[in-house]
Amino acid sequence: MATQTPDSPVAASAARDPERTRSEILAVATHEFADKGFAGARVDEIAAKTRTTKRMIYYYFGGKEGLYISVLEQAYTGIRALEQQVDVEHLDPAEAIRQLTALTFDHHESHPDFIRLVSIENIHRARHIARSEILAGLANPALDALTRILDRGRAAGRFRDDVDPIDVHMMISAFCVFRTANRYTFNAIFKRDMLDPARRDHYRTMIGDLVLEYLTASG
Amino acid sequence: MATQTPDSPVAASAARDPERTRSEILAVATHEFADKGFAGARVDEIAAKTRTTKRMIYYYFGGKEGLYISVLEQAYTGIRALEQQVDVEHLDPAEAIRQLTALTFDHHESHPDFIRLVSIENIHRARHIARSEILAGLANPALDALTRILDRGRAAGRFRDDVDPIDVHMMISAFCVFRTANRYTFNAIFKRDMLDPARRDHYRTMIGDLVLEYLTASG
DNA sequence: CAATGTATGTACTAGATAGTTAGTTATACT
DNA sequence: AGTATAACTAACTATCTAGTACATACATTG
Repeated sequence: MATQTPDSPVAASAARDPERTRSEILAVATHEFADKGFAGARVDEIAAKTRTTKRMIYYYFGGKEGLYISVLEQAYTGIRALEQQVDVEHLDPAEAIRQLTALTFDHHESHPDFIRLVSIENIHRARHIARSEILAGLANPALDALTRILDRGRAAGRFRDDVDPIDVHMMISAFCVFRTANRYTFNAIFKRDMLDPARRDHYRTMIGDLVLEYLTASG
Repeated sequence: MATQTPDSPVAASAARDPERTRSEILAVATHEFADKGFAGARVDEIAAKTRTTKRMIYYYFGGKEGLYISVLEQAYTGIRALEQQVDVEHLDPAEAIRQLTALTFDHHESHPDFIRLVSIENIHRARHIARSEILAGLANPALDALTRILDRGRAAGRFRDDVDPIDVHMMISAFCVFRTANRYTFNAIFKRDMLDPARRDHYRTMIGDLVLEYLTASG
């Protein structure tokens, strides 16, 4: 009785839910590609981990590469939506930099799959990102925020004036990405887990100090 | 006449040169793995690009994974040999930091294959490095040099004293690795090639400033 | 120079893998 | 109710790929 009421309005549930099918494939694929890379991931395995079949991957995404590109698109846009929430406009410039840095730090730490996808896409020389219309012109809200903060800091004579927003963003990213992306080889060689919770605050402060000392130096 | 003199002492040349066969396979494999990752690289293609056959890969390296591990071992030990050449002992500590930073910068820039192999190995969670006896206890000479420099700088009251050599090494690596490893996605999104020769000096100075400002700050 | 092990090449195979064919079932619309 | 279409399934296939069996040439050494 409780099985399949055809007219039940919400509980079309299990069968026939294109939205769910699509998003479930994407979610599983995100994890699989992040875990094993594009060549290492297996279409059959992705399908097996969903409640649908391989055919649906081809139905919705065209193929392995189409699926991978969709994964990248979703990951990047999801991240950007999160970054939109930066609200550091009315803070003291130095404090704003500190918060933006901490935000990037937290963000990268809590999205290892995204960091891994970025690494993987760099191995592919960003070939797929280039092919995606969505990702081609994807601005970075964190960069906009940063630009305004730097302008204010410079106007107030607090920051050095030979500073470029993209460069500052690069410094912050470099540190935060390295900590997550190179965790394993770094630990293998230096016997130090950069993601050890005991060292989290230390590194979180460190990257803030690093950037601020540079910005407030004479230049 | 010039073909195959069996007693010619050096020119056993083309045929029968195990040393050359082995090293040629390694060289080609290094490039292929760095280019396409472990799963993406093809044993047949590696073999085709050497003057020998696939059979020799299995003869000398046991299999694809054995070959990959050998590639990592060779790459890491080659790099370490280069790092040994750091001679910054008798310099002013600040100047020594600058030189060490520049050395890392130059090094990473001129060894993209190595950087790619490191990225790839991180995707594999350093599984293969862990399995290699050679790489397990591979110290980092750059780190030793750094430790002594920091000690001297601290003793002279020039560097902050809450500083840890591994952390400083991490800062330097983060920047230099990021610049090479994330070149493609960074360029795709920010339209800036971090390896543009026109910006090389700028970044080379920047990482030196960054580290030194941090080290000489109050702490 | 015989013999023994090292080095090398050719041809093959079993299994994996991306992608497809040919359909069936549910749902929305008229 | 009838029908068009979107969503879905199961089974199949061509090809690729890591790895191997087998045969053989070369070199070293007693």
